[in-house]
Order: sequence, then structure tokens, then C-alpha cells
Amino acid sequence: MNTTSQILEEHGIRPSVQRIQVYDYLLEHRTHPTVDEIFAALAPQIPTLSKTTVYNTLTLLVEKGLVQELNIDDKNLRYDACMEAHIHFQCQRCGKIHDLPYPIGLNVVVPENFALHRSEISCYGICDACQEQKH
Amino acid sequence: MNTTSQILEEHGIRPSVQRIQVYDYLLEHRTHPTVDEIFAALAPQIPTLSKTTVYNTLTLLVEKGLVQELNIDDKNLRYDACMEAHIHFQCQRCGKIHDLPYPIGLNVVVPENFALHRSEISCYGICDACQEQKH
DNA sequence: ATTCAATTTGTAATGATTATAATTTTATAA
DNA sequence: TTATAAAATTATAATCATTACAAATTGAAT
Repeated sequence: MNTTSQILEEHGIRPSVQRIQVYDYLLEHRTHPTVDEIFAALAPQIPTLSKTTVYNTLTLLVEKGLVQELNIDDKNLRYDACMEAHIHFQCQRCGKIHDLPYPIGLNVVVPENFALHRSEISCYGICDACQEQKH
Repeated sequence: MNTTSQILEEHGIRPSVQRIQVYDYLLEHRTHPTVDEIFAALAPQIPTLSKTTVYNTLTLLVEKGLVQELNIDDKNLRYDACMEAHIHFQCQRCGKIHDLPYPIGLNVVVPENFALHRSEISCYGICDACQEQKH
């Protein structure tokens, strides 16, 4: 098994404490957190941590293909360390983002003269937990 | 045939000059414009126009189901008066957003206890025009 | 130990969006 | 038509996520 540090190195990222912790946080919390949430979670453990570093680190992780950036939320960018094919569902009541399986048989195709780098499928509605509380 | 004014009324929107022009602009410009682009285009024709009004109008048009709000661009919200099933492609070089046909046979499904209101498919890559210029 | 590059940090700037309150317009009805 | 209330628009200020920038720190290499 690989340590987080090794995974970073394999992807050409020097494994600083900050980078390890940010990536670890994303690996362990599949909540699609915002920058603020990541910063708030790590700040106690890394007292000198700067929010700029969280931004820089996430940009780097995305560039190196370890993390994906989600545009699903119109307020904040969100980050996801799961790179397997899946789609997202944001609850319009609680705001939480849930993973959903990738639609079977779906193959996003673009015209010949377009080069497709990535695609993102975002769903919006009311999640299971919020449905129950309805009243 | 229906005038823009009539369409607005049918959707419970009082057809003010500002609302007609914003909606008309979206109907005639399938460029998925930002609020700023819409404002800049209409300001000459409506000298007193306020950007707040453009925001308010777009929110209203979205609420009433005449326009959809796109999260595809991480910088700005974008608006689209086309409500037919289709997906979007943003060029990572020029930033333009192109319409693409909805993938055949695709049916986005969510678990039973989730209520799906809408979904959005966003593609990223290099568009046809930018491919050619490559060098 | 010294030097250079990479990384982190703090602060300030930017810019999109929202909040708020005042003003104007529109509809209604006395 | 005039008075009044509601709706819509406007201008301004506030908020807040993100980016820019420069200084400080760390790490690696000679």
C-alpha cells in the first residue's frame, strides 16, 4: 500500500506537510468540501496554515490529476479526490453534495473537431434525508 | 406566433421594458452570456438600466422556468433561454460555450428516495475554432 | 555554511453577487 | 383624475470567494 506522501511524489508533487494534509483530508472526507471547510479543518493542526496555501495546493492537485474541481455549487468551488466515474447531486435544501453512480451506457460524445478533456454531470433536487423531514 | 411580451405574461411575469429586453437578448443571442454581457448590451438602449435589474430579472426568469442558469463557468453564472434538452461545452482556450446535442439514450437516474429537479451536463476541452489556430 | 529555488504566508486587490433603501412606475379605486 | 398602494427599478454599499503580489520561510544542493 502507498502512503499519501508516495502518491504525491508519483504525481510530481513535493510532499510538504500542507499538501499531504490537504490531500489526506480530501481522501478521508468524501463531502466535496469547499476551500473554507478544508482550511477550517486543518488550521488547528497546522497553526500557521494560510488559506492561500489551501488554494495553491488544490490548484496543484487538480493540475496533476489527483483531485477534481466541481462547479456544481454556484457559491463555491468544491473539491473531490475521487477520480472514478461518478456524478453528483446537490440538495437544494441542505446544500450537501452526494455521489451517484455514473449513468450506465453513457458516453459523452462531442463533434469530431472538438477535443474533450473532461465532463461533469450535476444533478439538483432534494436528497433522501431532506425528503423525510419534509414535515 | 407569440410576442416576447405574451410569453412573459403566460408565465406570470409582468412584461416591463427591462424584462422584455433581457429575455429577448437571451432568445436572440445563444452565447450563454454573463450578467455583465447582458448589461453591456442593453445599457445603450435603456440608459437608466441598473445591473441589479438584470440580476433580478434573470432570477425571475429562472424561477418561472423560462431560462436556465448554468454553473459551467467557474467565474460567472451564465444564462440560456434554450430549454430544450442539450448539453454544454466550454472551450478552455477561448472560454466560449457551445451547445451540443443531448447524448442519445441518456436518462439521468437518481435513487428512489431522491427527488431530481434538474440536471446539467458540462464538457470542457478545446473547441473547433481554437483547434485550428493551434499553430 | 551559502546560495538558490520552491513553498508558504499575510495582506491587499479584484470582481461577482447580494442586500438595502430610496425612487420611480404601474395599477387600482375613490 | 387624483390619491394610494404595490410592484419594479435604481443606486449604493456590503459581502465574500478568489486571485495577485511580495515578503518570509523552508528545503535542497553545492
